[in-house]
Amino acid sequence: MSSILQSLEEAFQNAFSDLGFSPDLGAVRESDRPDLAPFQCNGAMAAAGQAKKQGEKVNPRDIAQSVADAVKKHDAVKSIEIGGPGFINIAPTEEALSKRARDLSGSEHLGIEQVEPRTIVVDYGGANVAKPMHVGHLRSAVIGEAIKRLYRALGHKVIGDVHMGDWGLQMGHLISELESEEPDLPYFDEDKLEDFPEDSPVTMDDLARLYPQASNAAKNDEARMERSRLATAELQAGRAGYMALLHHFIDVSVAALKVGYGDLGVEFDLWNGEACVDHLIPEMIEEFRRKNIAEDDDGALIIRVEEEDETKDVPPVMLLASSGAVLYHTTDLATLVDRKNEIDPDLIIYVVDQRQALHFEQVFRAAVKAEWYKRDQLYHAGFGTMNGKDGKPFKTREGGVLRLEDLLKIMNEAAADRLEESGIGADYEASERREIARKVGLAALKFADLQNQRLTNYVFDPERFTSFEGKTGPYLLYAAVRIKSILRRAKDEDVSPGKIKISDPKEAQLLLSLDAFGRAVASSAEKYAPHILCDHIYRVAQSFSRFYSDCPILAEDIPEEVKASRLALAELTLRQLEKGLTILGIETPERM
RNA sequence: GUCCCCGUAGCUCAGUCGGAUAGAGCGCAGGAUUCCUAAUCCUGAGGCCACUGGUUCGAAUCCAGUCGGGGACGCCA
Repeated sequence: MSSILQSLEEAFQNAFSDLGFSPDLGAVRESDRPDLAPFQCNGAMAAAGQAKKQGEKVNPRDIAQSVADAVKKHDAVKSIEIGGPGFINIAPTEEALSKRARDLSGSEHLGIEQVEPRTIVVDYGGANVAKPMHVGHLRSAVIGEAIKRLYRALGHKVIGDVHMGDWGLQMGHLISELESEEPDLPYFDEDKLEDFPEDSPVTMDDLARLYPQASNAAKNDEARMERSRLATAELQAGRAGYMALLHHFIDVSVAALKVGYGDLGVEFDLWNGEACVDHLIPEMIEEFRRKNIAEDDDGALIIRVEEEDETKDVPPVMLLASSGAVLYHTTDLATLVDRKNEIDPDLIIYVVDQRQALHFEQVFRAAVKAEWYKRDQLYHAGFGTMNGKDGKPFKTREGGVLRLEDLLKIMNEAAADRLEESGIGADYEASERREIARKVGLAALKFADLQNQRLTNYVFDPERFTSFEGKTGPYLLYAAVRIKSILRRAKDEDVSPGKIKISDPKEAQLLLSLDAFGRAVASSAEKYAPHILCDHIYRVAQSFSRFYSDCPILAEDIPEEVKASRLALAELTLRQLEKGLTILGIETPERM
């Protein structure tokens, strides 16, 4: 089942090919001039350019005319006209639109073309043990979740891994700080090797307090820093009490993180962290040495990854610090080994802050050098920071970071207020109102984040985030909810969806929007760019709203077959909207 | 110093493997509700696409340079 655009494109490619040109020139796209026709093909100008290079002088309009003549008889073509220097404008027939609508209606995937499945790991979330989630964690979670679902929608096997930061100096900070406060805990007895208490000596709140306390103290106190370093080294050397503590820290943190990510509607298949791959490090280092990839340098063990003829400086990968400690590069590489062993993925996508681009470039090069992966199996999908109005990373008025749960609360309350204003939810149960407010608030938050191109830093403006009009998550939900309402009413009135027949221009416009779903999903995934799908869903919602105001469905004077057709079109729209929203990680309420 | 990202309407952002008249939302000015949810729809005003030069029939888009903003650059993660 191919889209209208695809079937037109096929005809154009054949036409160009038959004229002796490259079939690529037959690319059809949505028109820049929708006032002229919905689709256009610009290949004639390029073809004339090609011919000119070979010494032939041809008028692009003549080529366009030949192509148009060849394509004219295609049964999806209603009109075909040549404009300007050789643009070919194409309008499809109502029959083609109607048929496409019925095809989409009957298809499980709603136009998303299923592909040869690959195994893909999406590494996102990246929360740290012992640190509460804040707005800085939002983008990775929201974008990563969308990318994961995008690839699943295409038919791939996708594994989401939270990849927690739970290894390294931060653990040394926590251990030594806890020792300062409670030196008598059994974990600090060097001779004790087993039988540590099962219950954690600390809560999440304790951890959230201990970490900044230690980190600040160490900043200005070299001796304090040395204690953290020592604790880190001993932990990594496997000291029993410290390992037991580490597992408490991780358990306590994971429980809290599961709640936090759950509130965001983000789910991971793997809750692995850096500590999980620690045991692979000695052998990995041995392999690097054996392959003559790693070398000693100034007491540290490094891998040089700069390439010849490179203008930029790429510093080496640091495998071991001169203290012998394991670093960020090391655990990331060990994670790559682990994934190779356990999953053997075709592709790994890292959804991590763009500021870490160089880090990933280094790690990827080392992994390629070791011949574990090909370069195109590893991709860093970086993203820009969420800034305040001053252009600096967002801070609260007090200057601190905004906790994620507080942000969610703000969104929730704004949505609840809006619901109350509208007066619509007055007769709903309190629990349903709460649930609606939750979904609307979360939709606003996620859509506001996802609709930006990944790499741009964007301004987080609480006022704009909590306005629910225009190009926002709630606008999309509103369109979906209106359809649900119509469907409920149609059921009451015993009207059933029937055969779709496109006749009104607004119906045609809506169908043309729906036709583009498969393309939007594919290119969104290919470019790791959820904002492309956001744009598509928004256009569908917009087309539906126009259709809604122009084309009554259940009004008395509407003929039965038109009712049935429009109802089916509305239902199809709802299915696509909900599918798209689900991919973006947005839930739709029944009413709002 | 080297490298990366960004600069488009008053504001927030799309558009960048070259195509016709550069789009959207907010805001602003006006209009639509005897009719399926007005969190909606319609109309309008608003642009040296940072700047300079180049390539091209054609440049917001490609190339070179300049300016401005953000960021990264061996023992934190």
